[in-house]
Amino acid sequence: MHSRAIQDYIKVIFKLEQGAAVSTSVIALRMGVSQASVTEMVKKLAQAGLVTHSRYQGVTLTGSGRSLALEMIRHHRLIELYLHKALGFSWDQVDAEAERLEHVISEEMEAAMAAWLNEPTEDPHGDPIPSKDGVISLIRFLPLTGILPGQSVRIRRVSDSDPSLLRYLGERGLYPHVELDIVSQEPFGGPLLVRVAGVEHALGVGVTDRVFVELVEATC
Amino acid sequence: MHSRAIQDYIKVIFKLEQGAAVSTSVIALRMGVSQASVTEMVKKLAQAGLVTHSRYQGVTLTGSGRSLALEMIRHHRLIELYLHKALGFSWDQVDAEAERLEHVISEEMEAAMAAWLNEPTEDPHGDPIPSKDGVISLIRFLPLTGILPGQSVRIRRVSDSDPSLLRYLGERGLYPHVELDIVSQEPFGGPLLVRVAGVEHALGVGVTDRVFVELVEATC
DNA sequence: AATATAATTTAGGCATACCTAATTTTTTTA
DNA sequence: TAAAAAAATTAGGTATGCCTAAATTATATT
Repeated sequence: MHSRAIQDYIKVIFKLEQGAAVSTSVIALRMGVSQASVTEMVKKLAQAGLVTHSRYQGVTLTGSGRSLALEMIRHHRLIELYLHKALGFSWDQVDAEAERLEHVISEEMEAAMAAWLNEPTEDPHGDPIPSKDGVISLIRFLPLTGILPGQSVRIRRVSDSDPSLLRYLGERGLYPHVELDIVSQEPFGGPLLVRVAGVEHALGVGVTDRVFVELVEATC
Repeated sequence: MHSRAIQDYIKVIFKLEQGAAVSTSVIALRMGVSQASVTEMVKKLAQAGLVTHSRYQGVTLTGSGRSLALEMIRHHRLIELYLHKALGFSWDQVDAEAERLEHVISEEMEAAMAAWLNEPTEDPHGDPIPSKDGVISLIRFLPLTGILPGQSVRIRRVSDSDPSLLRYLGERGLYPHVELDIVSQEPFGGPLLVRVAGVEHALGVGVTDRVFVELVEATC
């Protein structure tokens, strides 16, 4: 079994990898550790066959590295959804709890939660839950920033990195699968006016950059 | 926050402490580590104010050591019961899972599980669950070994240390709160014959030593 | 193309939690 | 009570995962 530190590194590398190799400095930034620590750990990851690495050239996950990452992400997102649905956690609380639990749950617990949740494919923030055999939806949704007035959209995903943003959105009913009408866009970096269930909200760019949507066909 | 190792040592010391101080060799045996490791760790525990220790004289928990032990035991037993009731784990599976989860759950998760379970006081094996403020039932039940034929008893607690024993008991419906009639005791270390729901079972001493009961008033 | 800057790696340390082997202290027994 | 046995501790080591400071390699600038 890989250590908790290894699991965390692999998860971070997976999330940073977009086709290209990931630099050690970016990993250091995301992990909150020194670059020297990353260099050292990357050697261990390469030794364990989880990444490929040549000096000064960045890191790429191998097949087994990718599998491990997807397993951890499946754990994390299943736990988030389970805590929300079964134990009444609010969606801004689930990430921190899942971060610790994901490293210790057994296959049996994973299976029991997945069964209780009816084999779900999406966590409370709209992020896809990989299947047991490592298949994950890679659909990219549009940032709410940039959607034009007059259009109708459906929220599909929300950044889960800031609990206070999640509380802000929750108080306004802005959850995945909720539909919005874009009313107007104030100029000079001003807010986006949206209407949800007849109520208007003025959303700053710090919000609209972190909310991802799909377009809805106009209902004539 | 105390390390996982510290939490494990404190829990073991709590369970070994019966009025008297606990020797480092007994701790070593139960933890599965060398005596030297225990001596070293005991110094750390004393430094942290969790135990008192004078060289060659064994270890005693302090007030805060006892509190920590009870908190971990509460976590462990709540998790066991939750896994059993909410996720359908069998009672021989819950201990191993709880052993890892007990170190990482938050106060919120503890509270949510306790609320879902309606503030329970007993885990699936009949062990008492300490309250949030550290109150624990210390009732001692009688080993089934030694109960005389003709008597009726109620199972109240079963040793949770051996999953195969738990499966054996489960297959025969021998759970806490189930009532038994003691039919006979075969001599020369022979089995104890008991009747449960009209069915007779012959239980060896390896079973009866690990099942604890209370006497039931004969229903005339 | 040479140099300045930035990224990466190496070197040397630290804390935790474990180990074995040797020593010290306590307890038991002859 | 003195020697033998058992228990506990100390001494010195290991692996993991982190650190800072120094050196190396790659990239950008003039």
